[in-house]
Amino acid sequence: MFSNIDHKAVAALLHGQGCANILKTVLDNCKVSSVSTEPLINTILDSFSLALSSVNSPNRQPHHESSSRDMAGLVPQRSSKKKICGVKGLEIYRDDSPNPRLDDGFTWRKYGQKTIKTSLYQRCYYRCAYAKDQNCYATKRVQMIQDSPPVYRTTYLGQHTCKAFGVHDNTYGSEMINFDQVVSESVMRQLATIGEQAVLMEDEANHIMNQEYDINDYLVDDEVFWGNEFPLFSSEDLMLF
DNA sequence: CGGATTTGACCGAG
DNA sequence: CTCGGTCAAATCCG
Repeated sequence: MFSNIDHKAVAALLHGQGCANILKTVLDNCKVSSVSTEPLINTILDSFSLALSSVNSPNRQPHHESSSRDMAGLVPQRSSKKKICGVKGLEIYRDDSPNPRLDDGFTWRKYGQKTIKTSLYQRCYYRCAYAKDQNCYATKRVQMIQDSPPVYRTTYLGQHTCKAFGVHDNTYGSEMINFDQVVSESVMRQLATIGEQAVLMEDEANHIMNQEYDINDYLVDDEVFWGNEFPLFSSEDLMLF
């Protein structure tokens, strides 16, 4: 059996393999002109980086050794991401993480910060950087809920209507939230792994969605993956380090 | 200098 | 009135 680290490394490698297969399909279909392959390439590279990090440095967060890109979306930082509720078409997700997501696939702009009475720490308010350009009204709130060690709660609100996500492809830990699709988190996360095609071209997305079924053969089950990473916590618990 | 962040003021809900 | 969320001017930073 694999050790915890080996399991992660294998998962990362297999994930990279799956993305490489997608990339191959894209290239075979001559979609290069209309679909950016860069996210896929980056995902593949990140997967290898994660795998190497897992092997070389089992006690460290892999992204600390990432050579080039922000691996926040790739490293296993996920703790509990909950869909809290869905009201009037607005679905709210919460992510309690030891580190706030610096790169969750979207570009955010901070527009406020408040001290919350019920909390010792301030809450930061972010909205999509393309709020005006593309009438994207997605927002998120990040609040530290514990200082030492730091734990942040990120709450996503609203619906991303911009086409900005996927530029920084987020693989395992993807926080890509597609608010108006009723799909499982695992599907959404895998959808994020295939980059921006899913948003840019619906038909293409459907095509790749079908391919994802094949990718599932390669991907390690999400809960198993994260469960191994954080075996002590259920999905309902806060992630405390 | 332009874009991003900070921070006090303002507003609406309860 | 209190509190959370947003606005917008001031400030910071590359």
